[in-house]
Amino acid sequence: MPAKSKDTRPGGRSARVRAAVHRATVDLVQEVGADKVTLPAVARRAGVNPSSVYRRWGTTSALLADVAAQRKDEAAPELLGDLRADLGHAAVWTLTDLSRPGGVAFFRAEVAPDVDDRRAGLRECLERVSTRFQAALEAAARRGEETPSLDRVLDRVVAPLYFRVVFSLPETDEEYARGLVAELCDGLPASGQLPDSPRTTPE
Amino acid sequence: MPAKSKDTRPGGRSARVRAAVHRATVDLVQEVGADKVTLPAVARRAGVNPSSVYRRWGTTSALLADVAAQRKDEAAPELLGDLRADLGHAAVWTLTDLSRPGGVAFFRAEVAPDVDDRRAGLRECLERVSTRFQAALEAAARRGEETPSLDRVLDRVVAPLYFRVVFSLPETDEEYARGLVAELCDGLPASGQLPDSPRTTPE
DNA sequence: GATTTAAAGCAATGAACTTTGCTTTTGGCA
DNA sequence: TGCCAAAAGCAAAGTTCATTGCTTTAAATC
Repeated sequence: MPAKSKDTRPGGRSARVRAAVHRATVDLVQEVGADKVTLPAVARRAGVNPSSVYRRWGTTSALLADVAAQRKDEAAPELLGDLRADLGHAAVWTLTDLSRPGGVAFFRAEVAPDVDDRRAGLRECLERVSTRFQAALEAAARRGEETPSLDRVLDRVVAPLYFRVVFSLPETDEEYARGLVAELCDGLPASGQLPDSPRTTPE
Repeated sequence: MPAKSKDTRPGGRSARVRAAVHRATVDLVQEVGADKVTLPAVARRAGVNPSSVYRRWGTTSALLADVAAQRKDEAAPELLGDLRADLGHAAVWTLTDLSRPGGVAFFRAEVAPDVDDRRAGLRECLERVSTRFQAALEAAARRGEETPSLDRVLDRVVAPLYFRVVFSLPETDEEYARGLVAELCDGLPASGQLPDSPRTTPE
């Protein structure tokens, strides 16, 4: 709700151009990598005049951030009423989001747009990720269950996923994501056995 | 030891140029951000002819990776003979490395040099980080102690550090790094209390 | 010291990327 | 329907990046 990007004239051609540019951006990021995406290239691909792109977005970072930001308005997670299941769900969602072609690229784009927006981009991106987990935690808390802090979830679940995707570590899959959650939850009450802890060595 | 960058003519002017370019690179990364560093800019800053820079490094990614790679040949960690202390040492070192100006940028540069070298860059970078921890683990293993796997160290210590630095989460300091190690080690033998687990919420 | 030659400097060139003033289209609204 | 202004298109500059052939400097070796 805060900044609604006061777009006068949201319909018609304007919207078409916006959509075409967004699509072209996603495509190009997948094809050549976010580093090599340029505004003229996007414009060509979208069948739009470069100056239009420059006037609206200005820089590739801004464009990438815009595209990334829009993606967040997608599925709302339905909560199952079981903390472990809900966290697992969020973890898998996060992993999927990061793993898809260009996923990390968009993640990074949100993190590193122009210096001014950098802080804002960081926070927004983190919040996006956090939201899913926060919802699960709050629901559990409302049920009176003992829950880990969000911070703990970030350290124990999100950070490893992010790290493993960035470094393309093998076997970073759904099972692994759920395993991280399980391990976190098992450590909650008192102790608990470590469920067949992670495997894989870097090589 | 593997690739020693077969430099014929490592001394004199050549070395001076190399040093000047490296210094200029570090400076520029800090000042304008790694995204906006260009070879001509580096050359100007270094007082060197652009073509020299192009001929030697070719691309900014290569240059950044080279600068980053050189940084790794610094302190060798002396092992104290105590797993927790050694891992803590490595964790703090990692945190320091990431936290210094441009730290994350250089880290990324190693991870994402030009697409071809990507895989190689990934592995090398990961190995660089891993080495410190691996040494501590192996020393402990030789003493017959029970040790976590390297993989586990990556998930529980390195990943959170990396994540928190990238997102500029507050209170990501030495104490925190040591806390991660402590928590990992405490979970080792059987159970163990969680040492006043992590604090801080994203906001 | 003289020789060799790797690497730096120079300069011209081409190819993007950006920017900008102006014109044209067209969505929003009375 | 007709007005108005926002946004798109067009085109011409202006910048900056990147490449390359040639010349000059100065390490390294004998």
